[in-house]
Amino acid sequence: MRRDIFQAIADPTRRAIIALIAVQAMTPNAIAENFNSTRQAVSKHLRILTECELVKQAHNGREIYYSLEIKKMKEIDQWLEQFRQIWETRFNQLDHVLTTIKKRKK
Amino acid sequence: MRRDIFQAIADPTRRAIIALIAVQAMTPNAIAENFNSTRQAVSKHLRILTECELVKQAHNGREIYYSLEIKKMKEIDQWLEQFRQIWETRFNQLDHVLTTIKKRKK
DNA sequence: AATATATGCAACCAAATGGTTTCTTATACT
DNA sequence: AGTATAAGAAACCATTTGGTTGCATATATT
Repeated sequence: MRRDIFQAIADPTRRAIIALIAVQAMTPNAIAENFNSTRQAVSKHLRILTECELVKQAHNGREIYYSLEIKKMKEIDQWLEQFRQIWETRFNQLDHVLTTIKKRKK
Repeated sequence: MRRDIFQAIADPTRRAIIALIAVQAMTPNAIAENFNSTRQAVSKHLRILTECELVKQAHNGREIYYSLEIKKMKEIDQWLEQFRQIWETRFNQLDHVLTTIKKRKK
């Protein structure tokens, strides 16, 4: 049961849910209306998203509004940071590194 | 067999592989030395990464150097773009939206 | 009080995942 | 030519995943 953000966003339905509630908090029923699967399936996705804290709940009577925990989304952004350095500064230099290795071996 | 970037980066070992070859192109054997699992396991990860074009190969004799396809990594960055707008401009407004809904229902 | 609605939880199931072991192929070394 | 090494492919296996159906619980509505 590895429950981290990366595993959470791996599923396309979950990414769609995230995109939905990013705009505005929604109840499980309202979210489920946007998909072909059952409410329970969506509920399970919400549970996974909640477990990794990508989503927060707000109870209102018998309804539960789910909304995105934007802070957590930033963690993906932070992970990308290390590669951003590469694609901004080095660009095609990876090929150079490769060429260097090849020459050294010959 | 959904083979997209998000599913590819879901696995921690694959993220580690990505981080490794981002710095410099490496052969499967060299990569496998950094992990506890067998070379074949790493090889399977490389296949998945190759299938979703996150990684490219460079053959050199019997060796195959794997390196990161930085362009593909940008796709994750692009997906984050929609949320970046939210966390930069709106910030705590999601809670406001929620409150609004609550009030409207009461 | 009785019924309807919103939600979560548990049991179950087929398919996918991550790993292993074994085998084959191709290139390098002696 | 014969052996060693690099790597991929296939078969197999336990576990996880995403989904379903059915049931329980709590809050609204009448």
